[in-house]
Amino acid sequence: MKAKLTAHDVARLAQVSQSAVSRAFTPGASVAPETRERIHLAARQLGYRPNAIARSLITRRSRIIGLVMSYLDNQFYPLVIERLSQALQRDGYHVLLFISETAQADSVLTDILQYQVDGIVLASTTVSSALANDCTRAGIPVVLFNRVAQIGAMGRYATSSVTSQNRAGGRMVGELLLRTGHRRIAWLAGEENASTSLEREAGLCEALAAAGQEPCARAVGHYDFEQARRAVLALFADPATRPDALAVANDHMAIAALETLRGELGLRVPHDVSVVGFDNVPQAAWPSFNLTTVQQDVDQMVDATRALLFEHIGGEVVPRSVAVPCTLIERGTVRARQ
Amino acid sequence: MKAKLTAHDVARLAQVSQSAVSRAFTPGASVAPETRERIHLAARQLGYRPNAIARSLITRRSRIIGLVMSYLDNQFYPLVIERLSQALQRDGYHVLLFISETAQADSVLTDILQYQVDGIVLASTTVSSALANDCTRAGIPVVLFNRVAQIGAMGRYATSSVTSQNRAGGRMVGELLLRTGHRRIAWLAGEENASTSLEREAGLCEALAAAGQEPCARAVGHYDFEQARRAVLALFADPATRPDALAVANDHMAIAALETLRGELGLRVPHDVSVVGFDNVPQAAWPSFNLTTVQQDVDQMVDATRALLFEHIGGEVVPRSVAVPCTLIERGTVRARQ
DNA sequence: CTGAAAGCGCTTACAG
DNA sequence: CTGAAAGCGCTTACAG
Repeated sequence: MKAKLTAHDVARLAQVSQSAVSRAFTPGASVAPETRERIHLAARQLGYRPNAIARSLITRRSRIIGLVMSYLDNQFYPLVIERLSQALQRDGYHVLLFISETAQADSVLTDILQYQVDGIVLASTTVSSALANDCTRAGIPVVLFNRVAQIGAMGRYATSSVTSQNRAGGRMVGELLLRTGHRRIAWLAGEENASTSLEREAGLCEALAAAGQEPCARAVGHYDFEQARRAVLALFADPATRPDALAVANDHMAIAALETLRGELGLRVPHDVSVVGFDNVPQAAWPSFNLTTVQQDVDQMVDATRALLFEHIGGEVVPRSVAVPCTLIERGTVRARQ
Repeated sequence: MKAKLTAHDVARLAQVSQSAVSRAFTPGASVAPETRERIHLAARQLGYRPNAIARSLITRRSRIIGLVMSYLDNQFYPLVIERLSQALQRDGYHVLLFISETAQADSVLTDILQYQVDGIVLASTTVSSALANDCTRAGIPVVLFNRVAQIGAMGRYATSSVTSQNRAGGRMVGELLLRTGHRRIAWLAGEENASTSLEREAGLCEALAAAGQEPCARAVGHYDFEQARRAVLALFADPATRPDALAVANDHMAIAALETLRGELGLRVPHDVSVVGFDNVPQAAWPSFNLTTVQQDVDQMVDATRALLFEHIGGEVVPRSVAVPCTLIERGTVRARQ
């Protein structure tokens, strides 16, 4: 392994000062065009590239964004990683990825802060709001993705967030199910205290209430395939009280529900039960599922996230929450009015 | 945003030198236990955390690993991201994620090198081998994940890699299909020049050759759902020459094949055609697919990757390739001998 | 437009 | 065990 090249080496070859080399690699710095050319030539000859670490130290900007996620089973999150990291790359930023189980939230925080990231995106339903508060307190911009800040009793640090209009989405689901004549609508929740799940449920209930109804049953699937399966089994255990529609907090669990309903309970979807998901992950469109769902607009959510991030990096301190519209995607898992 | 805290601030409060503060945060450095205690106390009071950027600059170790991926549609890759980043976190490393379309491979390289990553994992079938060579030449350790170095004519830089025993896996598929009495076996390839796809195909052909057979047809799906669909349509266009088994380069395309065969061609799997995939992604186990496939052992692959990475970071320069055993997972998409 | 110089926040020989 | 000092590789006023 050869010794590391520095700006000095280039300066020597190009017969300029080290400062000039630095300027030649700083967009907008004042260098004579021909000097810059000569320096770039020398750099290319040597294979020199500025050291981003040293630059970060002095500019106090790392151009790194920390992205915290918990689990990637749900295909919605790989999608987010993909779009967000590509967008951020175009902006000249990079993403440092942290996959954290709930437990290690604190060590994750310490890590992130040590790396002097310019901002953090928290796209993990399970990471505590305390984590977000700590970062805000440490002066580093945080934006919550696909969840909303808990307005806790003690630490009243609000945090910026971007979500879909989950309540409106939930309402769409309720209205669709009502419109198609369903009378016994059950709700399969994600996590009991996840804002996303809660909001969607609230929207559903709102729509039902407007028609003088309410969900006939409710279970919790913890955003997990296997736990969703068991929740469905419980919900449909008694044929006498069987729901005629199941609204699910996300597609990942909706697909688990579909599999369980058809494969284990021998029910036909949508003939015997209708199922609606939320997210519109790629698999929802696969013919085997053909899942009616509410689409979250990932690109718009990513754009909003970047905007918020840059706003805060630029010095804005008051948090802002943006909720992106979502769209009902009608496919084949809801029966038509009979 | 408050001014950044430094070791000096802590030193002042704890009444020691800045060097002592540094030592208190360096495992194994020589500090009196009570001094260390006092310093940690002061640090906690102030909310001080060492600046990893400054540390990296002087130690010339960033403890960052660059992870380069291309697309995450295939659920195998989110799995890899998850396992690899968690393992690396436990090792005290962090991952800087680069999602690159084929085209931008060069800009990715420049970016990565500027960030002084300690190593790079290239888990992207589409990134050119030239990229890997450039890194190796720049003196930064690279390990290829799920692919193997092209031994090019010009730049003869070999690169370390970890893969499954793809050829053996391909052979398992061939033997299974032969054993169950299939006579017209078609191959659906991934990318024409992807080592992974090529090796699996070679294994399949080897098994068939041992029985005096060869694949009856072949098509390319480019690891893409839609292109796999079209390839299947072409492969099964003529009922007279219809294959009785389809071996597919990965599960992602195998599921596309299943959907197309059943949904569009009205064929029953495995009654009319058998299908075998490769990877054992989570969806392969879903009841709707119940896909017979070859499992790649992600955990073992991740462990091998770490081992190789640390070996090279530690100074080892001769590249090494490790191939992890894979396992046939028999489920429901291959008909039993009739 | 260009160079000399200070400094970003650490680690690490070197003395004591 | 501890402190003073040099230095990691840059950026950026400040003069000229």
